[in-house]
Amino acid sequence: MAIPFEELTTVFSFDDFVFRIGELSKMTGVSPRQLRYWEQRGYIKSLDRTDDKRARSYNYAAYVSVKIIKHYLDDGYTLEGAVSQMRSAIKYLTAVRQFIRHSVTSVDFEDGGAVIDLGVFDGDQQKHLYAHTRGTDINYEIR
DNA sequence: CTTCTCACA
DNA sequence: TGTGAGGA
Repeated sequence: MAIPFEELTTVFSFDDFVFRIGELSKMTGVSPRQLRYWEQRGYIKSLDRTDDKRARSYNYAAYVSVKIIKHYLDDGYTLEGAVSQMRSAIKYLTAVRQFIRHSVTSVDFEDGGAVIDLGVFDGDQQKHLYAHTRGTDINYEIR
């Protein structure tokens, strides 16, 4: 029995997570001081602060941005260079995430491996492309 | 206890 | 970018 994926796709809604500056700092290894500075420079952004909320909060997107900037920073890039790399990396990640989100329509299991339905393959919409996965190995089949 | 803004021996 | 002050 294949499991339909569409209804469970909300598990990928990482954006529902909210972090405070201290948490984001520990998660990324970037100091709160830097996070505020980067925001001031427009490199990252925190969620809107309503009247009652004086403290900054961040969503998953912000976490990803910070994580990527930090990565390139550790790699020797200048802050500006790291930000530039982050911006382009975000474009790739967005495209990949978008693809994964809509390509997987259902998942089933056969002898220790997962069989993932990647949707309609031919023009007549009669055949589907299936990915058989076992750990790192992936084999495709048109059925 | 955490976060904020501002200033800088 | 770090650090300390003085509040919230």
